[in-house]
Amino acid sequence: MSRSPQPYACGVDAAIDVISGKWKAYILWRMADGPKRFGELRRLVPGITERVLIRHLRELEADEIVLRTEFAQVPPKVEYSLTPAGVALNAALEPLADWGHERMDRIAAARQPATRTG
Amino acid sequence: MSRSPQPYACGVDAAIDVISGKWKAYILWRMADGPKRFGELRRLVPGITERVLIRHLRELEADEIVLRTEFAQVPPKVEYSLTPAGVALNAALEPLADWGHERMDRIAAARQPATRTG
DNA sequence: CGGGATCCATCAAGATACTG
DNA sequence: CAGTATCTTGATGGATCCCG
Repeated sequence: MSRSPQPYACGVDAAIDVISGKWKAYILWRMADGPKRFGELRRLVPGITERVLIRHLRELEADEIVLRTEFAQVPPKVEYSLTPAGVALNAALEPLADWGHERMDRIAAARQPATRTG
Repeated sequence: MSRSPQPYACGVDAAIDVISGKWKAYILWRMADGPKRFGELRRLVPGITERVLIRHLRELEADEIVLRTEFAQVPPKVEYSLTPAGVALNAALEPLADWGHERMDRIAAARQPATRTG
C-alpha cells in the first residue's frame, strides 16, 4: 500500500494509506498524551532512524495529522503535536487497537515461519 | 510495514500489520456480504493481479481473517469467507472507514505533488 | 476455474555520515 | 537539537507464462 495515486474506493483505503507506514500508528499513539519533540519521539520509538522518523512525520504533517511547530531559539526546538484530525484518527483507531490487542499473538504467530521449540 | 518479525508494541501495530497490504482492506470489505470465489474477487478488485490477490488471500488466511474452502469438483471451486475474527475486524474498521471517508479528499490531495492547473 | 513459478520495477526502510 | 544526503537492501506489487 502506501500513498497510491488512485482515488480511494472507500474510506478504509484512505485511512489505511495514512497510517500504513511502519511506525506511523505507533508514533501517533505516542503523541496522544501531548506534544513531543523530535528527540523525544526518537527515544519513544526505539529502533527507528532519524531518516525514517522525519519522513513519517512529514507525511503525517502533509495529511494534517500532526502539526509541526518550530521555535526560533538558539538550541533548535521543534514540537510535534496532534491536530484535531489526528486526535480523531487516534479515537477511530481504538476499536482496531482493541481488536489487534486480543489477536496479537495469533498475528505474531502467523509471522513465525516455524514452531521453533528449541 | 508489513509482517514485521518484532513483537508488537500495541494492538494497533498488529492490526495495521494485518491490513496493510495494498488491497487487503478492500478485499475484506468485499467479502463482508458473503463468501466469494477467486474469480469473483478478481472482478471485485479491479486492477489486482492473480498473484497479488492469492498472496493477500493467503496472508489473510494465515492471520485467520479469511477462511478458504475448497470444493472437490470437476470445475475447481474455492470459496473465501470471513472468519469470526474477520467479521470483528471489519467491524473494528468501521470508525476508521468513517474517519477516512470524511478526510478522503484531503488525503488524496496530499498525495498529489502539485496543483497541476493546466 | 483457480492457482503456481519466474522475472522485474518500485519504494519504503535501514545504515551511516554530515550540517545548521 | 533537528534535521539532510547518499547508498543499499528487502519487501511489495506487477506482468507473463504455465499447470491441474
